[in-house]
Amino acid sequence: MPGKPPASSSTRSVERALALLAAVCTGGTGPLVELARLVGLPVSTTLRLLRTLEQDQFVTRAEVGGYRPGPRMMQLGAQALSHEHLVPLSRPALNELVEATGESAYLSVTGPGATALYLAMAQGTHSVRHAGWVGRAFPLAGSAAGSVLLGRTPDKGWTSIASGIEPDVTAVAAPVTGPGGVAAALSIVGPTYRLDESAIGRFGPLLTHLAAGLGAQLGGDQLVHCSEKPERTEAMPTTDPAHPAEPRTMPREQR
Amino acid sequence: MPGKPPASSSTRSVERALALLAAVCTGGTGPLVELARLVGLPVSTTLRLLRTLEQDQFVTRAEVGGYRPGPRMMQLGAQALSHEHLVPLSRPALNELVEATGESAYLSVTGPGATALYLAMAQGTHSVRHAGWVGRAFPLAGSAAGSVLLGRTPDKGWTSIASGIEPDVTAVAAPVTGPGGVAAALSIVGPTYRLDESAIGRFGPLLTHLAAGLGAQLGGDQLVHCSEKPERTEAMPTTDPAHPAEPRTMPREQR
DNA sequence: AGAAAGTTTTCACTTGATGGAAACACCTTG
DNA sequence: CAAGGTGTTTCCATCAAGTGAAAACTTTCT
Repeated sequence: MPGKPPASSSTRSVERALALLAAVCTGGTGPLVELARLVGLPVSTTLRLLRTLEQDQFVTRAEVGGYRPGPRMMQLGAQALSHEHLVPLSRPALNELVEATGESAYLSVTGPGATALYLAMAQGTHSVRHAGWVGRAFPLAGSAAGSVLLGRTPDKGWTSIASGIEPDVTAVAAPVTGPGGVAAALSIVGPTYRLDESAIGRFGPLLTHLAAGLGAQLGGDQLVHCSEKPERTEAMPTTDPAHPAEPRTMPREQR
Repeated sequence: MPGKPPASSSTRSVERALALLAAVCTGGTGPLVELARLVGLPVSTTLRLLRTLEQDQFVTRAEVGGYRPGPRMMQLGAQALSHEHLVPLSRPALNELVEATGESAYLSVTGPGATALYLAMAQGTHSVRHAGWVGRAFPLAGSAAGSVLLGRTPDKGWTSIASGIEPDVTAVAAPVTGPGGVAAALSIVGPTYRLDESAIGRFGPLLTHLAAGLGAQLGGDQLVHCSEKPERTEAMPTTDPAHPAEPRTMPREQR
């Protein structure tokens, strides 16, 4: 996480607009006055800023329900995520974790502020399972994934936290180590009554193994030389727009 | 697409910042002067605006490579996409299309301006296949998906365009009709030498059938009453943060 | 070492952003 | 139906926030 830029070299109106954008995208959808209250701005200022966001389609406004995220946000968000090529790479590991453990599996990276962020997930197979979602932020402190993202992984290669941030939930996590250090965390999360010491002891090494496999694909493990990038899966963004895949003998046109 | 807000009720500095954000997210990653040239702003202005974006982690700046999308963009983008619950719903249909046709399959919605946007996709199984990606925008005009999104679906329920926007590529599309009309387009795209009249004639009705199934799940077909929402798949955003899924007997805490 | 290119800072200037208040529109209740 | 409450939009005097040219600084390349 690079140092913060100096606070004085900022632009207030942009800050305010970004705060509004964040509010709309994180569930604060609704009428104008509600958003103004949420963000703490005068209504006329809020309207003007939301108008600007709407003009460029970062938000849209419906007669019923008010403001919500616009197509531009989806486009740019998807393209930003596509820069994180870890997402498709993690798909097989996430699926395997669910198959082996039955619990919900997550790929997390460091998020805004002191948070971590789910970038990809696979739902557990049990009726009673942990329900997170892609894009969700959670505290680095006190979470298993947060711990490994902060570089606090014990020598055994994985860590677990029982009833940490929330009661009755246990998480097991292992770091995905890239060339620059810990790039992401691979974790499973489930109810504590299922993820007891015995289960944790079994799943921990599996997590470490799969995380290491992911890290190896990032070029993180110099002892294992990857001769070629693996084939992209069909999950989330398949091609990095900044570095499109080979045209595969045909022009890159779409319908 | 609602009417544009009045141009005079906008905020220039916000517009500029959003243009920079879009430039960074759509591949315009690089050093400061390059972004300034790209967007057509003075360097010092560009620096200040990018500093603001960086402060709130919409972009990050590396010593090598310059600016790129930040974690905030990924979080909000993912959450904005999660509002589009069509994405997970479309997963089975996309997979079935690939299985039946071997071609790349896409779910598209209306995007910014006169564009459409890939919201989800499944890659074709052939070595020579169409290569699009989630988040990619393409013109409504001249594309099969664009046609059906614009409401121009023939009575047969599907449409196709051969060598339209690009040579040697053919697309077949059918509309996903929701309560408010055409909500999305389901399409397959592949090389014209494979998608000839015969193949198109076979795949068109399949597309219409699957698109109708999707539309029915949106409550679009009032003749088919859905008694319950289908189970969410494990693809992209599984839970709408604004309307989280039932806690499934456990607190919604994450690691 | 010098030139070129990228980055950051400075500050006089002005205009763009602001927000309170009024006007307008819609909904609910007695 | 009228009054009250709430949400939305417009207006405009004000000033401070945003600007951008230029200088200073740093890094890279030949």
